Amino acid sequence: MTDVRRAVSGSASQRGNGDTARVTLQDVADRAGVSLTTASRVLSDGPRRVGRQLVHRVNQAVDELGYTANLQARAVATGQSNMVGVVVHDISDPYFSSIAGGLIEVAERQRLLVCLSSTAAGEAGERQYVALMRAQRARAVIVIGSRTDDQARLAELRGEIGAFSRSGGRAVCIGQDLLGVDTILPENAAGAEALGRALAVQGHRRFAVLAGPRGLLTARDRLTGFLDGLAAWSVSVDPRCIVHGAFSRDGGYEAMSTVLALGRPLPDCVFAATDVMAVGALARLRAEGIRVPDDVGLAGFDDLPTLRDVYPPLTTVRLPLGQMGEMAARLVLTEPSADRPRVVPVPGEVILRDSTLRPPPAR
Amino acid sequence: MTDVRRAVSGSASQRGNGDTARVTLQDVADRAGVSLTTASRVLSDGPRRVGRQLVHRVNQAVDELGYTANLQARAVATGQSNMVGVVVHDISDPYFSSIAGGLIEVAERQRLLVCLSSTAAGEAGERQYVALMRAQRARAVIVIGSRTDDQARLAELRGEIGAFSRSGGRAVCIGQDLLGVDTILPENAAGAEALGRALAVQGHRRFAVLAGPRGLLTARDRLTGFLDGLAAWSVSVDPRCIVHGAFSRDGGYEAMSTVLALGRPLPDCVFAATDVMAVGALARLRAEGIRVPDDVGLAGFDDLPTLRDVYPPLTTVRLPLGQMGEMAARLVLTEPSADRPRVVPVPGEVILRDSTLRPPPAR
DNA sequence: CCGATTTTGGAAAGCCCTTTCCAAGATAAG
DNA sequence: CTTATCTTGGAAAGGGCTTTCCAAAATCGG
Repeated sequence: MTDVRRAVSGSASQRGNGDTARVTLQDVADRAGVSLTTASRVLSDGPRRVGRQLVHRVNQAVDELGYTANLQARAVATGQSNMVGVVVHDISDPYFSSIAGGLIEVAERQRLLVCLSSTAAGEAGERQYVALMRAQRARAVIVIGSRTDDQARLAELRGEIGAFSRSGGRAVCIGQDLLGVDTILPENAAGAEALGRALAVQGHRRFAVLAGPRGLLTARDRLTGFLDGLAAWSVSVDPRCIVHGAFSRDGGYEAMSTVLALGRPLPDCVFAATDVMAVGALARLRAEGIRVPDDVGLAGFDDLPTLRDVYPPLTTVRLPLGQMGEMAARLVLTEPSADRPRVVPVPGEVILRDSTLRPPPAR
Repeated sequence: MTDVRRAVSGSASQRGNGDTARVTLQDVADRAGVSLTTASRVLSDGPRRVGRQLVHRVNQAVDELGYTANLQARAVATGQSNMVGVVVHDISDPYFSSIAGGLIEVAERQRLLVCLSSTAAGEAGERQYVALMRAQRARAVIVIGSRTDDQARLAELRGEIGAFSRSGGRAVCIGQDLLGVDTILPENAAGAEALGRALAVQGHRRFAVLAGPRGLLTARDRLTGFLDGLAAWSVSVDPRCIVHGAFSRDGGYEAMSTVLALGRPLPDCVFAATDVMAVGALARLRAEGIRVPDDVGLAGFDDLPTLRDVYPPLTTVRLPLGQMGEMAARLVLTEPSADRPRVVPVPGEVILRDSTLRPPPAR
């Protein structure tokens, strides 16, 4: 009966050069005149050695047939996969693509297969993807991006990640340390606080904040951190000048509009929770003929490489995005510590540039 | 003997809530008191129906055990996978991440598993990845990015893609139509030509071109297209003013430096082969105190969303990046035409903005 | 109430590999 | 020339799922 199978497969591969489909290891073994076992040993070169003769014959058969091992089958047989799932909110957002870049570079060097999901924010989509990764028996999953304040969803996501871990997968997070797994933790609050202080030192006093979406913890961390930083200099912010909006160019544009609608006088300085928002705000200000930094200062957060050349150069808080991705990849590759998840804090570095330069005390 | 297996698996899952690992369909079947077959039928709900009773019992068992089907095993059994591989040159480059964004959005909606490789350009890396996808028995592979003039590598890549196709996978390309597969073809030459004409119409006469890497066909297409467009107005470009450089911010910066080193007079207008290069060039010009567009005009190509707000707004050629990704994804999902590969040309739209505004004829 | 259909459940063969476990040949030691 | 020790190749039992093929049970018309 096995013969039947051989015959079938064999004939399939003998359809000639027109059809490389479905060449199996058995075909290779037949062609080389060795047993399936031997062929397997040659290809997955384990500890057992096979005689030179046969090795050569097998390799030759492989070439002639254009055989490629079926990695899925191998994964099933060995119970190991080398797939790692990566979840980001939006891959076309430079924040995430920068992180993904570093991540993928390291992962590929380690011969990991990176699968990417770009699930418009929300723990629901993330949960689904983690579930998918569990079904794929992925080796690891890396969840990137801010958590929200939706406790129920968070619990679900944690549950799914728990199941994933229990089934033998590694989980790593880049963002708030809320998932109970190894985490690369950007210090949003501390970075924003430092920025707040720095701006206060520069002499700014009246601030507006374009704060990102309500409920998004990264937005919240940056806002409260910023306010704390200002508070250290006894500067407070008019609540009406704290405007929420999407973490996007348009979000920044609109939030800036809202601030402008508050009327004069303009704030001394506007803090946008991300560089991307800052760029939107900048566009809005320009449309109004308001000069930066002469009429109003503007600061962002992230220091996206793509936006380092906007004019005027943006004051911001630098996050080593690419490196954070690399770190996450490495975390996946090293053994988890037995007791508790590792948390790697990543400090942000305040970078003062022209966009917040105080106008000369002329007036 | 089957009993042995059952017993083993069973005990595994009975390790209790501490270990969800390795719950197999057999475990579910046992727990529900049905046969493996029935359990399978319930879960993969094919055409055959199972009685309400048993369906319920099985689902209950699934929940209790926290079972998730092993998709790898399923793929092996059915011979079908829903993985699609995507190869880009650099995912952190907004050009690629924009395309990937559109692509992933459509693909995920179709429940495809997207695997991404960010192989610093070069057909070699691409070939490897296509080979990997063949080994994974991926459903499709999408190769994104410019081809080079390296004939040997190209042939190898074609060969690999051929093998992939023959083994039943679909292949799609975004870039030059050189792979013999369905292709989304950005009309680089035509777009650049139109841009050249438009700039000539605006009155620019002395040009410099920051042309991207030698050997990269997209760079070449854009250059020759641009020159053709100028030629239509009998404008020619001093060969020394055609400078090659990487498709990157720094590449643009350096290329611009080279142009500046040529000494005065400055060209009327500089064409950078990509927006990203244009931004680098802009930074270089600014560093020199040269104003755009007053002292020199500057145009890019791509119209990257991320860079729409640079100042001054860049004249460029818009490519619907996101849509191109979507189209590629859809091409993967539709049946290939039997006779010859489909080629979908994507025209670029010239967008004139301030960066190439001719200074008033004041002088 | 009986033969003819239609459900519905299960045994077993496959999918394509890997990995014991065994046995036969080759080599070393005595 | 034995006996003990490696090498080296193969049969067969998995790994976790799908699916064909059968048979038992349930439904139906007359």
